[in-house]
Amino acid sequence: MTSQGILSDLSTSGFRISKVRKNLVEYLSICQKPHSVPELLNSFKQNLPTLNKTSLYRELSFLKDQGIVQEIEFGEGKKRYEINPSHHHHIVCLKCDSIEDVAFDQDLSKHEARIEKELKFKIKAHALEFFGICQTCQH
Amino acid sequence: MTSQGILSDLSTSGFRISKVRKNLVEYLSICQKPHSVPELLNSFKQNLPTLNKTSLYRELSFLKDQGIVQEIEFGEGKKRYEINPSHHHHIVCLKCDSIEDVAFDQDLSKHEARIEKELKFKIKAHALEFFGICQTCQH
DNA sequence: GTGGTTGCAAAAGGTTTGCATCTGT
DNA sequence: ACAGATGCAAACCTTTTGCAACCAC
Repeated sequence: MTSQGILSDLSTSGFRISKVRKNLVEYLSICQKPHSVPELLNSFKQNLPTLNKTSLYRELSFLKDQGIVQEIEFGEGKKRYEINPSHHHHIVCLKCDSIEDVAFDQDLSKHEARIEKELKFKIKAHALEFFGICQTCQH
Repeated sequence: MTSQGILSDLSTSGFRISKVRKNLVEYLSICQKPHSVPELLNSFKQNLPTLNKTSLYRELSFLKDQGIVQEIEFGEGKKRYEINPSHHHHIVCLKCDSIEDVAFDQDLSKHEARIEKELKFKIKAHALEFFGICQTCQH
């Protein structure tokens, strides 16, 4: 879904399209990688100079409740936010903390079905992360 | 490897077997689930009443550097520590944050080989987490 | 106009650092 | 005896909360 689609859906549902909300949805839609709040604050320095971390946390929490963004962590001691995948397949460099998406075509849904049955869990999402050393950091 | 094995290996390598180190390795070996520092502090209240969080963080960092424990996060805003798996397969309840191990017999190593080749990454570990609602929280 | 949104200050957790004291070998 | 381990206080970083001012509808 495009950022315009997300925003008009929110509007239809009766939610306001505030400046922060609009900018955040558009930014996250373009940069598909997961971003931390400190990173986002820095990225918005030009467009929204007065933007406060509190507003960012609250807006991200709102978008998460709406199912628009998802939270993910990579062992850095802070959360990252990303638009709307129901699953995550990432690879993280243990040295420089850079993150890339991983193509992982294999379907995990049959495993989800088995696990739901075995553990009586209702599964909503999954995350698969690989950890290693990226090409740059190998030298 | 048993906690005794781990400790004698450390001793052979010239590292001291301090009271905190010994207790921590033994405790983590018995309780296989990943524990947070606040949890560990609480668990050691009886055995090590003067144990400080700083010592715990430093000891966990040491054990991590030695490849004896691994760090993992579940989106709670804090890290968890666990003895020595080269991979993690967990399921997390989104409501009560309870964590269970997941049997996932499928071998991911062939995928690791492919990803190493495609992305020029040297992969060291991986984590697969499922998120959902546990049996208790469904009621 | 009104209720949701924002910014600011402060607080709350988890984690790290500096430093003096203690302890395992 | 000495290097490493420990405890304490303070600092640091991310995240949350309270409250007054603001803005989208």
